[in-house]
Amino acid sequence: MNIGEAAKASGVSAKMIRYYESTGLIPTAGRTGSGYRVYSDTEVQMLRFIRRSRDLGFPVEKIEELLALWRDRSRHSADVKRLAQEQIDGLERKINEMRAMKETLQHLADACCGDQRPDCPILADLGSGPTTMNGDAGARGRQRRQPEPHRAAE
Amino acid sequence: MNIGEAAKASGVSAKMIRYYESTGLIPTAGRTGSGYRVYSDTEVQMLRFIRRSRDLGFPVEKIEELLALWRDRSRHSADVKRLAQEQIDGLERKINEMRAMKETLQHLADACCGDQRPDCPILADLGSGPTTMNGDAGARGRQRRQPEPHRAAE
DNA sequence: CTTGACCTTACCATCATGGGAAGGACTATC
DNA sequence: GATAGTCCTTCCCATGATGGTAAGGTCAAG
Repeated sequence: MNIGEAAKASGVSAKMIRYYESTGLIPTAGRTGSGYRVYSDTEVQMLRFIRRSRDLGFPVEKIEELLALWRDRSRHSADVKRLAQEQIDGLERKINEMRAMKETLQHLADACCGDQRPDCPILADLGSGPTTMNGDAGARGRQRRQPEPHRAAE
Repeated sequence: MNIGEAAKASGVSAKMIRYYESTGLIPTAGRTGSGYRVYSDTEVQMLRFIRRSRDLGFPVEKIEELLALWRDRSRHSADVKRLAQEQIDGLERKINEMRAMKETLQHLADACCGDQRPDCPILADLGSGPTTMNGDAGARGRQRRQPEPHRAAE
């Protein structure tokens, strides 16, 4: 099977198949006399595995681990489950971040009348301090650098 | 104010301030005789605007539009609201994608006993076809390609 | 004058993916 | 056998926003 056919069969683009090979995620494919890459069913199955893992959001780095477990017939399913759980947790974290953004924006947008007038709480918020904070604006003073005796946080 | 102070005051790293300048998101800063960039309160305020917009997930491209509206005293708040709504919708879309991934993974992980045995529904799922597809594998024969009577594109 | 903190530019890396160019390989058709 | 068309090959570039590093100039204080 040529790379194009393997791509169609696996859902991974030819470009990415070559890339995965170059990074060592998949072993170097066999070649015909003229240099064309050749793929077997087994290799296509591995590509499908990769594709599916990507669809679930796994970074290639993690897919490397998943593939290793996949091939390892004496694996512990606990290791697989751990990887999955980490991925779930990562997704959860990102979802929460985005939900927070969305909610903030939603509040702002709800408060914006959205007509021809220029007054806009969205811009007002963006233009104000971080998180509608204190009037600390006065602190960004004129002089260049205070001695700054100690600075724990940042 | 030096770039380092502007960075601290705005929450945007010096690196990013230079980057934003290079891409034209912000105007070229003034310079001292020796070439140091100088920032006024107004410019720091703009940087804070950018920072806050980034925190809400706006891509720099959209921030350009937001900044333009911010500066335009005859803007229509409807335009701002539209940008915000687009951002909300984009966030919503990504959240849904990730939620779908997470749920799929959660189902798989729930079905995985996670012990020392190798049997694992997670790997089983990843290793199977895309949503348990056809056994089309037989089609990848030796011949290169069917006539494929017509294909407009490309 | 030395030290150290700061600034400058310029380049490289990320992460996964696509685009394109230049050229070889293969198949079908004339 | 020549030609056309589609495939393959490698190599380079771009993305988006950010960080890192290196080599060198500047500034303030000791």
